[in-house]
Amino acid sequence: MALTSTKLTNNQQTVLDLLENAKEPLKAYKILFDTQKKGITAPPQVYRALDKLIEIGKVHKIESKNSYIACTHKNCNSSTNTAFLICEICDHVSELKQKNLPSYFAKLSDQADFKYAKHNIEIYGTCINCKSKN
Amino acid sequence: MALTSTKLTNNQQTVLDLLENAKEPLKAYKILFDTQKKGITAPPQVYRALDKLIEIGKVHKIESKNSYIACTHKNCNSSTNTAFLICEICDHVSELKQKNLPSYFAKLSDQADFKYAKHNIEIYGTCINCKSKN
DNA sequence: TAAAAAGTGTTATAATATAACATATCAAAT
DNA sequence: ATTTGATATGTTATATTATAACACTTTTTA
Repeated sequence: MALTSTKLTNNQQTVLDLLENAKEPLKAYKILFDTQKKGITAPPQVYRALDKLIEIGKVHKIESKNSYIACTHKNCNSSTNTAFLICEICDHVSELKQKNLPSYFAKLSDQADFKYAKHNIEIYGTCINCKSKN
Repeated sequence: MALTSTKLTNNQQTVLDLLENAKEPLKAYKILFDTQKKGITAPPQVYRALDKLIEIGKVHKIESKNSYIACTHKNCNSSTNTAFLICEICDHVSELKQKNLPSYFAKLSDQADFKYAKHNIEIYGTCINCKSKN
């Protein structure tokens, strides 16, 4: 049950492979469509694989876009401490890895009488590629 | 077109009234059900009202819960700078108003070559009520 | 190697959200 | 005051996102 070194099943690996090769976050039904050749033929297969991958931190959900993205941090294994930079022009998403965010928010939460457990941050703006095109 | 002092229509006011009196964020179809007596009878009426209320900053969407909440800040009129404390036990949501969050994230974004525009932060944990019950 | 846990394939359906269109209301500028 | 353009409405239909339920299989572990 360790978070590390979980061996993936076929469906899980298929979905993860697809996400890791994607330039942008993918929607569940896009994943379904793109993995039919690999034997994934119905929504529950996709959602189950995603659930597991999210649980072990290999995939994150971009809540505001109902989309899924592979974690870019090797062995980060975190599903509880995410921060994304989402380009409003090209939809590219990168992950901000700022080690002290949890303690920052724990402190802010504390000031509001709230016991911090985890966070999800979605930042919108313009990525460097799209910036330079203007 | 000013963000301030926009006069609300009947449907918008009906939806806002409901949200302002709710203890927790409400889902769209809950809003639909609860406003039928007021003449709101189909989903588009709810979503249109929500869209407008969000646009003028009177309502926020809790993305990870597909739920909607009235803004607790008088005349804050912001739909671009939100931070929520979400209780994992009772689902209560409060809004964190930390004036310097935009500049904090603008700075972090900048370090990642990303031009910050706006953000949405969802922090999960335990509210003071649920904390004290344990 | 039996039992428990996790995953699979499948069908059906629930939950969330938008398209499209004809009509109505409102705001403001002539 | 009246046209005009923008915004909102009511309505039907449908698209999109996600889960329930169940019989079965595979993997893990004690």
